[in-house]
Amino acid sequence: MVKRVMLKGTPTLEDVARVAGVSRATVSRVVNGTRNVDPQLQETVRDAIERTGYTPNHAARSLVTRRTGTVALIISGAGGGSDVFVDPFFGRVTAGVVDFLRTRGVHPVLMLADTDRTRAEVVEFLRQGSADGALLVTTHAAESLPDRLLEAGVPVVLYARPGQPLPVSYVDLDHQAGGRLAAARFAEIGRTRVAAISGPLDVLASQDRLTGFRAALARNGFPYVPTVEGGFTATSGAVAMHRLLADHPEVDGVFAANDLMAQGAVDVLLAAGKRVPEDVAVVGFDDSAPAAACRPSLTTIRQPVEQMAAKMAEVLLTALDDPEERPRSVIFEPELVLRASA
Amino acid sequence: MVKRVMLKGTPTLEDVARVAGVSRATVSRVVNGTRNVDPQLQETVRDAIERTGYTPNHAARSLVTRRTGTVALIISGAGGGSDVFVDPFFGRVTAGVVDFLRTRGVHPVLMLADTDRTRAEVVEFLRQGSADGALLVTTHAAESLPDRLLEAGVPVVLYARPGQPLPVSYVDLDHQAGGRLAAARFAEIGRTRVAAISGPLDVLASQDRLTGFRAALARNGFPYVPTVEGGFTATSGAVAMHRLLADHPEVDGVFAANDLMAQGAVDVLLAAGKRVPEDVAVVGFDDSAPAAACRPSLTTIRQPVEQMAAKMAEVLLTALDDPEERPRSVIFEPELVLRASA
DNA sequence: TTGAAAGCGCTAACAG
DNA sequence: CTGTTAGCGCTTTCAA
Repeated sequence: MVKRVMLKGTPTLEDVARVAGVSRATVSRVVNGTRNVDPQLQETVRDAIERTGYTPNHAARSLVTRRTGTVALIISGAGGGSDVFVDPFFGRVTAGVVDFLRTRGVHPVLMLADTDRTRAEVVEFLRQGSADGALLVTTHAAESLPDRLLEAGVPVVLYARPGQPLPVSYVDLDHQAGGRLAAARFAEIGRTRVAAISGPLDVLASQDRLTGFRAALARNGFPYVPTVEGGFTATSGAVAMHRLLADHPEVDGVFAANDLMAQGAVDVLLAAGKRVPEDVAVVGFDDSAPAAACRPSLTTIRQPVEQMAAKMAEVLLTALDDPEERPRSVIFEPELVLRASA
Repeated sequence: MVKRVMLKGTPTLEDVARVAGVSRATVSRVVNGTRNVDPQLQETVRDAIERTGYTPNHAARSLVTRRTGTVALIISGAGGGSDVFVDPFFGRVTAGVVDFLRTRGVHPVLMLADTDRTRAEVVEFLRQGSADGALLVTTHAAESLPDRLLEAGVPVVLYARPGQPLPVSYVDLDHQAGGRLAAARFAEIGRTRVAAISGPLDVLASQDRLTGFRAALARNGFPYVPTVEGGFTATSGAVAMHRLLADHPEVDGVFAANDLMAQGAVDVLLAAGKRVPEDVAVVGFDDSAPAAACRPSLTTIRQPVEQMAAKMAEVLLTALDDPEERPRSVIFEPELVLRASA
């Protein structure tokens, strides 16, 4: 057991230095493992650290190093509000980011940017140096944050390419390829009257998924795909399916731009007395929890969200280490996951 | 349009003061709105701030104020790992916390504490003063963090009461009352051969739900409730249901300790040719997304997670404002939500 | 009401 | 290899 030293407030470098009989600089060196310090002295210092119960003060340290060890994880949800977390997508992004960062000693601070006011707060937060950089998960093509953050000189990496061409790093999925995979699956099982439930069309990913899907069908000789726009929620998927069923009762295949909407669509189909997949095949997108839980389970297009999120974090940390580095883009490939619905 | 002033690095108080022709102290005062400052001067200073594009440096400020404006949101997941986020529970907690904090200008930094190492890091993080306090979401009764945090003098509020009596604030649900509500529902619909799928029994909430459920049944004259322990996942619910069905084929009611397990149980029942709720009624717990999405939709016991999480944040902020305040506990009441499964 | 000055606790040249 | 010495940018007595 070590003898504890008692002092008035929380112990500082100064205190440790005094107890160890060395200078603050030396203590700082052993704490940070920089430079060479006499092994003997190191021992003394470590001992003093333990005896005083010293912990470096984060604010003081980052005042001089200009590093905080945290990054902002900004979620610029569509509808906005904190209910974005009901969408499994954001949970997966968070998981991927946290998982990568935790081993690097970096911590994410969570921010929601859904209004002009909160967006301004986010920019202010970063300008204050409260975080070293930003991970921006935004769906809307018209999002202003990438631009503003860039202008403020904040290192930033996006999930999804920006609406406007911008010299910024991002990770993304080849959404068009995803749409093509869905189309190919319908072709494979001989569906000829397919329809689509798209995501919000101000979301680039939605546009791309639909574009890829349509293009592939066109190539197969089907020029027209009845489409209803949804809002990425199960309810919106159900509503869309109703519309589709009313306007095109002969439909035998439905591509929904995410699993939640696919789930809503399946419900409506079943309720309408259709069998899935026998009468109507359904393909979802994302391969998130509801896809496997849905009955029948969903055939879907897998988006490796966690890996993409981790990559996003990795790219940011790299950029922080080397500010001169040029923007990078990393595009992931989607994958068809076969289950029961198609 | 204001004339912009150009300087070498990021503008500091000093710069603003020089441009405005006042002292740093005065600028600080108008920035923080403290003390009385001549309205005229205020104008001048504000102008200078805008012209310089000044933003207060967060590290410098918190070095002297000893406040960071962030709190740690610590998730001490059962199995551990970042896959805790697949459980809708944690997403809901996060949503509730973020939603409350955002309007108070406080930001949560997300931390996972699943190993000894990460637990130590969490303590270190707080001791460094990287955050003003901690919100700890822990399920395990044996969690050591509350104790260690308390010992380190970190303001902390728990979600769920601590395993050991501790002078610490927490919010919780009356889980036993939840178990009783489930029992009452089975009584109401005349089920006499009910079983339970409990959560992990090292989780207090699991114990309580089961205790309440059993006690209520005992009061109704049913002394024995076949029980299988699950792990809060859909798969574990399915496995448990299999066991229950094998050992007690006559079962006509199942209480699952969360919705995910209830969902797994329903799947198995349906696959076994049972009708739900006609042959076997199922009651879940939590009222999270899968409850409504499940087919048949789940009758469940609602836990107002978002509100509880918000309350937890509120209690912490109050404690931060008044360090002398004594620990508080806030207990929420569960509620029966009637859907199709029971 | 305003300014001068003393730190907050730490790192990083720069000497020695 | 170690100590001395400047600050980092801000808030806050204390005088004026």
